[in-house]
Amino acid sequence: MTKIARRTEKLTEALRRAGVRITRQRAALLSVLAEAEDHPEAIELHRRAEAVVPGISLSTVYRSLTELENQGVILRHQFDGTPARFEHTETRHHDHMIDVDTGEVVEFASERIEALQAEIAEALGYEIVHHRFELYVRKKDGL
Amino acid sequence: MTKIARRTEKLTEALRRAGVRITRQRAALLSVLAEAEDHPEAIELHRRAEAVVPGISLSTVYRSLTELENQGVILRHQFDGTPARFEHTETRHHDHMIDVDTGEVVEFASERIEALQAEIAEALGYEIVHHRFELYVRKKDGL
DNA sequence: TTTCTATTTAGGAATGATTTGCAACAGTCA
DNA sequence: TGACTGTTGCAAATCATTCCTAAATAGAAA
Repeated sequence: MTKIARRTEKLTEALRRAGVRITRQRAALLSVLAEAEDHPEAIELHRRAEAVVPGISLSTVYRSLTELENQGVILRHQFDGTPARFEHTETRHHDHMIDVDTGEVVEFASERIEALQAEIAEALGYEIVHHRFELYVRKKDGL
Repeated sequence: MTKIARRTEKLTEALRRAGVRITRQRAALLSVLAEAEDHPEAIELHRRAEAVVPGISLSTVYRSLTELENQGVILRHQFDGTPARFEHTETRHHDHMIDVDTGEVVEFASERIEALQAEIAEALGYEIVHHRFELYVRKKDGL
């Protein structure tokens, strides 16, 4: 069993456990998301899903993405001035750097950042529900 | 001279120096932005600007906001699932906490966060153009 | 398996924020 | 004071996303 098949299975299982119907179109989306190495937007996911379920509609993709997000199996990222991008949650937590010249998205993780933000919220009497931490960057020198 | 008048003047001066024409509508927007204590969205800014220049159009507000942003005298914040919000740059840098229950925006600053992100970008061979750091939070206990 | 029914889907129309095209208008500088 | 350009107001266009409705279907029960 490949890594992607296993990942798809885990996502599917989580939904089934939550009582969410696994339709052909949702299964397709899950597998497309499971094998995505990038951070695709809805239209691109629709394009990829059509290869599995021809005729799947864009509204279904959007509806399903919202459902999957509510179930916590995917994350929606709203980077500056671009359509939302999605990724499954079968990875450990990370934040993103966006290359402003190329649009390329690089993932990174920092425990110190995580600790620091918890500390900041705490100091002001709040608890963190979620956060967004994005670095808009440019390659040094070369370019 | 009031703090707000001084602030308005500084913003205006920055634009004039950059060769940007100060029209009635831009002047109105600048003063509205200078006296805003909150983080208003475009429609709200339009509403407030109309008190100064009746008949100013919403497109002009949007066009001007884009221009002011390009000139670096205001910042545009795109918080989750809401229209863009704006604030002038006559304050020192800070990030934002958004109360997910009330929508209230709280500002905070952390030098350690700033230092940390520069370090992270550096380590990966990038330089930071700008960043977004938003904590979506909820008041602890009492509510 | 087949039936039954609450969900889900396809497709298109609707929405909301923001941008754009264009003719009338207004800063600015000679 | 022109004249030259940039700017405005208005309406129409765009873009991403959501909503509506009748027709299709997943999955539980028989």
